[in-house]
This record gives sequence, structure tokens and C-alpha cells, in this order.
Amino acid sequence: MTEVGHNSNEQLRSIVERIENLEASKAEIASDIRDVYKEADGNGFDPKALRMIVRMRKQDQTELEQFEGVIDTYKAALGMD
Amino acid sequence: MTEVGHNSNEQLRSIVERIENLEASKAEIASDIRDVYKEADGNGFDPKALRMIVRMRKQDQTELEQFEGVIDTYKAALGMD
Amino acid sequence: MTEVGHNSNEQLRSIVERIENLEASKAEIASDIRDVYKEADGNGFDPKALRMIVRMRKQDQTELEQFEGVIDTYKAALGMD
Amino acid sequence: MTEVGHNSNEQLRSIVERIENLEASKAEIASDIRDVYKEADGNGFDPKALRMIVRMRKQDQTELEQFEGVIDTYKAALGMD
DNA sequence: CACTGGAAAATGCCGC
DNA sequence: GCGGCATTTTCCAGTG
Repeated sequence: MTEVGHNSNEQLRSIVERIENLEASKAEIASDIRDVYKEADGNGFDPKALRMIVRMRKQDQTELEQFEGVIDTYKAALGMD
Repeated sequence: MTEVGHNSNEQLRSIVERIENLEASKAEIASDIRDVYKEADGNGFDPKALRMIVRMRKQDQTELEQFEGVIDTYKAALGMD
Repeated sequence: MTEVGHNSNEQLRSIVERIENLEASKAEIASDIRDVYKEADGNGFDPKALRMIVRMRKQDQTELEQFEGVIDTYKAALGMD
Repeated sequence: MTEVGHNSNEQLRSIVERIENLEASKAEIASDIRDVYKEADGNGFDPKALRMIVRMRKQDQTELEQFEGVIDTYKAALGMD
């Protein structure tokens, strides 16, 4: 807490800065996504329907991944592992 | 803040009590659920697989409900509402 | 796997049903809790602050129970039980 | 609806792809953020406390922005814009 | 008994 | 301004 160079205060500052920078990038991308929806809306695509499509596609992906987990679980439950 | 009957202190107390009672009930039920899993385990059912079944059935339910939402959305998007 | 009465399929079905019923009850109570917060909000109580109070009280309760547990331990250690 | 090039199906596909790519980037950054917290944890920083600090700083920034908004409003009201 | 993953809660955000 | 949705965060049980 005095005049040192690499103290924990600096570490802390560095950590917080990195996080804040990353969060800024994330917010920017979120904004970009909103822009795409808005532009699509301007081209006659219903944003609500679009969001639903995107959500369902993501869910399909998730289910596929879960399916492999299910297989593993059942294998284990049946002593096949 | 003195000798009144229906002051906000009483209201606050009542609110907090109601919440805490409800949370106690909820915790009890959660405990019951755990008991069922435990009993099932004792009868040779793999708890992990059971949880997976329950989770997937819940998800199916959710999807079914979402599906109706999808229908409505598309209807609206196509001007059929 | 065909004409039996109390087979494991039935057991499984029973287990899953019991769990799902319990979870439904739990969800209902959770909904009630939300309603209380909402009503409180309508009466001018800040929901966020309320939640914090409830959390703090639960924490205190936990600590109280831990304390009593320590007391019991000491009692037992001193042959006072 | 058959042999066209730039039909709405293609548009739709393009939109969905753009969104999904952006969401993938967002998820990646979110993962990076988690990594930073994890690394910080490894260096002895309490992640929970860190999150609180970040949140408070964000809040302050918001207030700052609100303040600047007020300034702008005053400027406009005084014909200084 | 730490830890990891998953459930649940809470907060914040966006569109209406 | 609010209601609902998505995200984030916290909590807790199960696991090794």
C-alpha cells in the first residue's frame, strides 16, 4: 500500500479494467444485434417472429448437446460405461 | 412509529411474515422432492437418470407452450389475427 | 415386459408423477411469493429492499441455528446433555 | 418462389446468420469475462466482491451519463446548443 | 469438504 | 412507465 510497482492494487485495477473493456465489447455486440433486428424490421420481417426463430434454432442446438449427455447417463445407469 | 394500529410497520411485518411462511412451505416441498428421489434410489432407480427424465418432460411441456406462442406470432406476422 | 401389474414401469411412472406434482405445488407457492412482493410494491414498499431484508433475516436464522448447534456440541463435550 | 436469386428466403437466411454470428461473438466474450473472474479468484481476489465493484462502477457511470443528460437539457433550454 | 454443475432468484433491459 | 423477457447471479445439492 506504499510505493511499490506490482502491488495488489495494480492487479485489482488491471482486472477491473479488463472486465470493463470486455463488457463494453459485449454491450456493443448486443447493440449490433438490435440493429440487425431493426433493419430486418424495416425490410418487412417481423422482429418477434425472427427472435422466435433464432431462439428455437438455439434450443435445437442445446437439445442436440443434451442428447449426448442423456446417452451417457443412461449408459451409466445401465452399467454400460 | 408510536402506538397506532395499522401503521406501515405492521404492514411491513405482515408482508415479511407472509413471505417467510410461504418460503417455509416451499422449502418443505423441496425436501419432499428430495425424499422421493432418495426413496427411488433405494428401489434401484438411478437418481441422475430420473432427474433427466423429469427435466426433459418439463422441457417438452415448455416447448409445447412455446409452440402455441409461435403460432400466434406467425398469425400476427401474416396479418391473420 | 407385457402383462405384469406392479412392474418397474409402473413404479417409474408413479415416481415421476409424484415428483411432478410436488414441483407443481412448489411452482405455485413461488408464484404466491411473487404476488406478495408485487402487492407490497403496490403499497409503496421497495421490493428490492424487501428481498434484502428477507435474505438478511434468513441469514440471521442460519447463524442462530449454527450458534445453537455449537452450544449443543459444548454441552455434549461437557457431559451436560 | 422457385428460381429467383435475391428472394426473401435468402434475406431471411442472411439475417439469421448475422444474428447468430453476433450472438456467438457475444457468448465468446461472456466466456472471456468468466475467465478473468476465475483467474482473479486464483490470485486471491474474491469474485463476488469484484462483481460488486464492477456493478457499482457501472452504476456510477450511469449516473454520470444521466447528469450529462441533464446538462444537455439545460443547455438546450438556454439556447446554448 | 471442496467443487462443479444445475436450479432458482433477482436484476436489468427492451419493446409496447 | 410497465410488463415481460433475457440475462446474470446466487445458492445448493450431488459428486469425487
